[in-house]
Amino acid sequence: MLASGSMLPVTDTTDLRERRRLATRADIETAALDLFTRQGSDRTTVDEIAAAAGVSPRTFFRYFPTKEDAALGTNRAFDTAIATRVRGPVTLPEIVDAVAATLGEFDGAPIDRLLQVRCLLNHDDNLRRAALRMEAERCWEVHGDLRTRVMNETVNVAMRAALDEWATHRAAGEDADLVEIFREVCAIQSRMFDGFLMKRAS
Amino acid sequence: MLASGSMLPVTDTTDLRERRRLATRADIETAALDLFTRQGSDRTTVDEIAAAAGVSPRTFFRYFPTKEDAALGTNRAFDTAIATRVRGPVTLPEIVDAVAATLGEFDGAPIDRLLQVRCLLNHDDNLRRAALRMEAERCWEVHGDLRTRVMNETVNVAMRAALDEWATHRAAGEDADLVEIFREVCAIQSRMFDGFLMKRAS
DNA sequence: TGCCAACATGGCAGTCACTGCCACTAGGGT
DNA sequence: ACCCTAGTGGCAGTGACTGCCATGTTGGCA
Repeated sequence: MLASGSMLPVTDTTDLRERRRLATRADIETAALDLFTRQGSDRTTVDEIAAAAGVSPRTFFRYFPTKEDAALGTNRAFDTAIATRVRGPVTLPEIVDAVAATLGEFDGAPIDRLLQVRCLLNHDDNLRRAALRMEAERCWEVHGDLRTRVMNETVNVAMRAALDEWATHRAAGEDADLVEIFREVCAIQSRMFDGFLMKRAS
Repeated sequence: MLASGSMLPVTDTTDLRERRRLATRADIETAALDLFTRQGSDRTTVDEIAAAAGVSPRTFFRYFPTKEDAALGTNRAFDTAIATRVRGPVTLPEIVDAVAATLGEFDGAPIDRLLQVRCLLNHDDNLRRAALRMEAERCWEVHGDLRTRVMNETVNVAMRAALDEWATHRAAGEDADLVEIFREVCAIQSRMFDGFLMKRAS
């Protein structure tokens, strides 16, 4: 056979084995998402997901630490994508831009899947808990100073609320722009603090 | 024996059976807190807690839905106490006052236990996840409009950060005032939004 | 005082998430 | 043709949590 790697066109950037791994991973994710959508995550067992994906239950756990994680890949990818764009201390408008840019690079199939996941999250309590846990763990890992942490989590609240609102509207068939909604949510937060600092100066 | 109830002085406001229930509940909570502090929540089994509290494992689950919940009673009580003081739309300074008032009524043994729990939370990842879950569920139950929800969760972020900071300082032997810290955290949030609304008007 | 109903608990068996271990197979490099 | 390793499956085990039933305990009431 041909030596893979350097001379082949960069179709998928990975060697054969890795491509298989990614494929199985995707299979499991799809199966989980499908089953969760139909029966809810708490009515679905790992054995079912594994069977639907054509792997053994043991293998399932080699790809995902918990059954909930199997459905949250896209969600995690989105968070990560935003996080990598927001490094160090930044202003709120910069974050809004980062969200917009990230949304742009997710356009197409990924955005559909993200929508699907977020819709699921709005109805599936168990899954929502898991998503919250992932989010919290990410925040906890950062371990910066108080200011960094508070800013991080405050933005997270806005992002989560915006995603939920966005998913709700889209699920109802309406049109909705995530960036616009995110801006609105930030505005709500902003109004909370109107005059809060002034008061102490006077 | 005497007929309990109407003619007795209102020592504890409850009948005998309820008092026993509360006692067992307290026993379990104490046992859980103790074991978690010493070995961490993930190294502690329900059977251990139950044995330490002098009840059967089956009974344990009649009092608490998960083993983590057993240690979070005080934490929950504190949140509930604040929440009952903050009804309907309120301003941030009013919330600060509510926190101060709640802290006042927790003075003494309850505040020590709250401190113990929050210190635990800073080191025990598993327990922290559970606390986050409880918090999230409370938010999710409210189900108000977007604005209510965002405000709720934004304040929650501040409260949680303040509690962690407070616990960290107190654990290090330093003195720290929760209300003061909470105010600082709000100030951090406030500064995030400085000029955010202005920009769009100009 | 004695009986009954409701409550509180314990024990048991079962489900399910998740893990460690070992054995097997299939690719890929030499 | 040979090994070597990554990927997989199976199996047994732990531990959280639940439903069911049997037992003891308590409070009310005749």
